[in-house]
Amino acid sequence: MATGRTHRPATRSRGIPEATVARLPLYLRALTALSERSVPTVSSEELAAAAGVNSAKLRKDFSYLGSYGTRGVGYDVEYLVYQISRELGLTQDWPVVIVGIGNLGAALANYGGFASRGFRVAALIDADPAMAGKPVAGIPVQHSDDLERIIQDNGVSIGVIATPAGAAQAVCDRLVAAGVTSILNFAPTVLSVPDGVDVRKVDLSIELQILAFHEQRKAGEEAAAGGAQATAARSESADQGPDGDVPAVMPA
Amino acid sequence: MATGRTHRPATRSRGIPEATVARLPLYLRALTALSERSVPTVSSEELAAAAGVNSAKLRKDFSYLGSYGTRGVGYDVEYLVYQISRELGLTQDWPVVIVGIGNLGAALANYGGFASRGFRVAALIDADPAMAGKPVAGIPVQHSDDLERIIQDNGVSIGVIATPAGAAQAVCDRLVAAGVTSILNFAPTVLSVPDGVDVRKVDLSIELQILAFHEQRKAGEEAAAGGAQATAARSESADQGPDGDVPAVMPA
DNA sequence: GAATGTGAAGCTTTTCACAGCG
DNA sequence: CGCTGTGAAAAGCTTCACATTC
Repeated sequence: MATGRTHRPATRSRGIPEATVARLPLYLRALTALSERSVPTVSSEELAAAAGVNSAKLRKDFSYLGSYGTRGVGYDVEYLVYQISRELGLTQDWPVVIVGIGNLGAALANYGGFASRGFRVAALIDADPAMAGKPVAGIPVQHSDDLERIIQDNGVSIGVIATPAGAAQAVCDRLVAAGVTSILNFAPTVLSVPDGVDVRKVDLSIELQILAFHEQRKAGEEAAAGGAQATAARSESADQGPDGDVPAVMPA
Repeated sequence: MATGRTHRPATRSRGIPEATVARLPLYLRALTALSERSVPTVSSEELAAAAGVNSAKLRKDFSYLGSYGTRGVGYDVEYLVYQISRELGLTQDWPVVIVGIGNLGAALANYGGFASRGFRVAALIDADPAMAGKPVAGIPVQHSDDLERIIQDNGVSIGVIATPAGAAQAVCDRLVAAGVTSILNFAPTVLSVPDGVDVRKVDLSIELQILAFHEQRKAGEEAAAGGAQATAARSESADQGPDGDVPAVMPA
């Protein structure tokens, strides 16, 4: 049974709609790529295409940040990179701990995109004493007995849970008690956290099930369409993960 | 430049709203747990708590599937498990290929939740000849030269991309050309696909950036609240990251 | 009495379309 | 003249609250 159930006021955060926040990282990635190619400015149309959204949405999103574009010209790439980074809080350093160094935990530790954008793997933690001291991605794994101390010593406020489902809630409780206020959960479980703590989950099997749903529908339609030539007229479309709904957060 | 841009009619699928589809796997997981404990029936209130949503939403969601509950009593667990499984298309077998057997690909191959719910890892594919033949999670890795043949021989319609970002679009194109119509993308890139192909993305760094945004906001509020005792009255709240949009990760 | 199923209300998000600025 | 910024309309999702059914 769950404890502190977590509802969600669902409101926008500091004026920026949650849906917009969820897209800022996407824009940032596209802008970073342009920046690396030394492209000086970009139009909403071009940037939207690169990020996989439509241009009206992008302009509306940017309008929540301020008026950073120039009419008739577009947006200054470097300037936007900076503004979005700042808005997302990426101009500061975020020490992160990863708990559960199995296959997935190791993959995460090795993930390059981690270090690149303000995030730093401050520690790897596992419950298996045999893992202790073994380096993964160049970082020695520490035993979970020391979890609280590690969190405090490193001033960690973001924790990643990559343990088996059965251990996730207990790990979560300890992380929260030690001061972590944001959790990225890879374990297939619903976590209970007190108010003030954010949880986001990444769940492979849920994603697959959603794909299966649509896949099944396609098959059904084909059959209904009468066997042959059903394919030509089809215009299903797809976009990168529907997104849309969002996460949590907000103050009273 | 993107090619076949992918918009998305965004409409509900066969009468069931997208947001509801995204929650069905959550309900299914909670129901499966109840089923294993031989609980015969459950109320919307209880099930909602277990799934981390509110009960009105859950009832509305179920209403799209039909009237499967009994007033005054609740829902029959076994029956609901079956109905949701069927709706999601999990009563059939879905052969899946994983392309890119690095850290992450291996983690995915070993992921148990995979096999459990109708999904079967039909093949592991990697571009590195040195990997060929090596078993991962008991399945021998095959070279990507054979990708098309593997897809066709196994009747695969769902592909998982766990390659580095640079290789993702090319892999995606080959998968689609070979007949795959649903793709789960872990590479941090926007994929272009023709209409009729679904893409969902899972992106670690995007999730972290969203957490950082909220984390930063909390810090700002605390300061604004005047240093001390700001914590007590706070009622932040959080719920399990809503899924919805998503995005990418990658191996070395 | 208890709990579902659902119209209707309220929000949020997306899209449209165009005025306004460089 | 091109492209941003944004009111206003449309679509979608969530929550309310209660009639309905067992």
